[in-house]
Amino acid sequence: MTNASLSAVLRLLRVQAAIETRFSAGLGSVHGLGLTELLLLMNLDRAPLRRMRRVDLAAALAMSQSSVTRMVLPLEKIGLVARETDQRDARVGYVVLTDTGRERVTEAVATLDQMSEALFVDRWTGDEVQTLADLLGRLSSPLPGALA
Amino acid sequence: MTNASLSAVLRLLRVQAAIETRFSAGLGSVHGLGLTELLLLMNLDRAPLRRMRRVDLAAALAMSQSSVTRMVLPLEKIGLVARETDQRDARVGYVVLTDTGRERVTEAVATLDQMSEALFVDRWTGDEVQTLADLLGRLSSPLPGALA
DNA sequence: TCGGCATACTTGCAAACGGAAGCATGTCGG
DNA sequence: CCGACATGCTTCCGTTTGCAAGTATGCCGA
Repeated sequence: MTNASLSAVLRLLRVQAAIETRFSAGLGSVHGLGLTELLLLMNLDRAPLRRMRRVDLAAALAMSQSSVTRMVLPLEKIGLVARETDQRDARVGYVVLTDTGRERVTEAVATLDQMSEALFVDRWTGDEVQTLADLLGRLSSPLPGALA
Repeated sequence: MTNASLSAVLRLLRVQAAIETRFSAGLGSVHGLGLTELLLLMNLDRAPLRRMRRVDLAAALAMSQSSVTRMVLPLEKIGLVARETDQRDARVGYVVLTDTGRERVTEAVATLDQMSEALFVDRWTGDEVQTLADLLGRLSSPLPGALA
């Protein structure tokens, strides 16, 4: 009643916590990927040349650079991403999605897709889901580096 | 275009990450409270007798019981909450909001309120914010234990 | 009544994270 | 040219978190 802004924020925080728990469990058991790892790979997949600098990845994921550095290590070891240097600037280290990585992303995104739709089955119309997506998009756009 | 559900989830995850970073910093510097700590105290504040069992707190916050146990310890040391036992069931340990705690919650919620509204200033109408709150509410209601 | 199961909480351990410091590299003004 | 600052990444350290095991207590059917 009093404050819709506060209410929206509180609900958003709560929904996210529940989604993260559920989705991480689902993705981990099926594809051996954490939710944040998948988000990272998804960002790479839609980037030009399927590669990104670590700084930009951090911004796109709204996380710290150090986390990106650490998260990439295991992904590199299992061959989903590779390291690439920039000829012009020796400071930057690109993270590139490998072909194997692309396959895994495609598979995992399918699962993510199904889990997402499962959240809205029953009691939701297509328009309502679309409205929610639009509103959240407007909320995220003023923030740095977005994904979808 | 293709899948509004997936898009909504992706955007929600991103918005939450940004909000958590920003709000935690704001709350921490002003009130010395983390965002999750404040959410815990807010739940207590609106509970009957301003007290809750740890299990219910965990469910309401969508986090594990062990996290609640540990998060309560510092809050107890600085006197914002107190420990209370149940006469009928020696297993349960209530977490009670103290008077000091109530004051801190009131102050911190005011800050949280301002930060929430700041997210929507410019480019948002009151109806749009309300719609977002409603949709998120429907998304969180099927999940266990909600707050606002 | 009592043995087994469920519930509430705590603790040990490992994983994930952010911030600050450190290092290498690039840029720019004098 | 070069000193000072900026940028990109990595590493160290402390914090937060979940899971699983452990403990204590309550419940219930044979």
